Amino acid sequence: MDFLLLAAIARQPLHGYGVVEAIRQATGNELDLAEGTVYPALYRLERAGLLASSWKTVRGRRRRIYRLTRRGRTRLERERREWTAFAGAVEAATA
Amino acid sequence: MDFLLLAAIARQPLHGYGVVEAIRQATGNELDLAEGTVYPALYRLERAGLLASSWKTVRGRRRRIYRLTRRGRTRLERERREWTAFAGAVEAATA
DNA sequence: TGGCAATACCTTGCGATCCGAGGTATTGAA
DNA sequence: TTCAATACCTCGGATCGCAAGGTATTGCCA
Repeated sequence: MDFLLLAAIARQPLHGYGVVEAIRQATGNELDLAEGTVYPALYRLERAGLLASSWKTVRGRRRRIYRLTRRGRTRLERERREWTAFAGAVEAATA
Repeated sequence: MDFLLLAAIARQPLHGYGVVEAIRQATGNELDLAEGTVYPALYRLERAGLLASSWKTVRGRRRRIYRLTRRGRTRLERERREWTAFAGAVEAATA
């Protein structure tokens, strides 16, 4: 989950709702995260210093835009390595 | 998790402790499941009709040997499809 | 022979987490 | 004017993986 959120925001700064849409589109509806999942996860990542946020108003709607911090970028690389290792292990164990 | 357990037991009937070892070996220590994870999961899968078990004593130690039921085999195929779709989606969303 | 590692089973409780369901507010189209 | 879409948020339930604890046996080694 953290991996997905960090990766989406790494491409470009995004707000919560935008993250949900970006991931849904990138995966052709395969991954459709609930808002009740994403918002708390974003707070968690910000509290952990991996994301930073700022408010912005676009067409009368307020958005909280998230961007990666330096630590967030480092963590993203780690998440990617861990995902690769994990996915490889699952393949090996289930082949 | 279910996917890993079903896949391990599909290769050959196994007991709980053996499942832990099989997966650890297959993944070069990458996946090292806790017993507190595996045993309850096996009960769950048996209760769901995906596994069947029988007792056996080997060198003075009793083992509960699990094997896949027909439904378990069907479920395994489904789990494999779902894993493939999921892994592909993660790749797409994080590339 | 005494003790410890390995084998093998099991249960309990904590923490994390994902989601569904509900709530608020705005814009824009039908 | 009403409804879908956009956009935020919170709460509670259910699940789940694990650490930690427990029991019992075998077999090795000091």
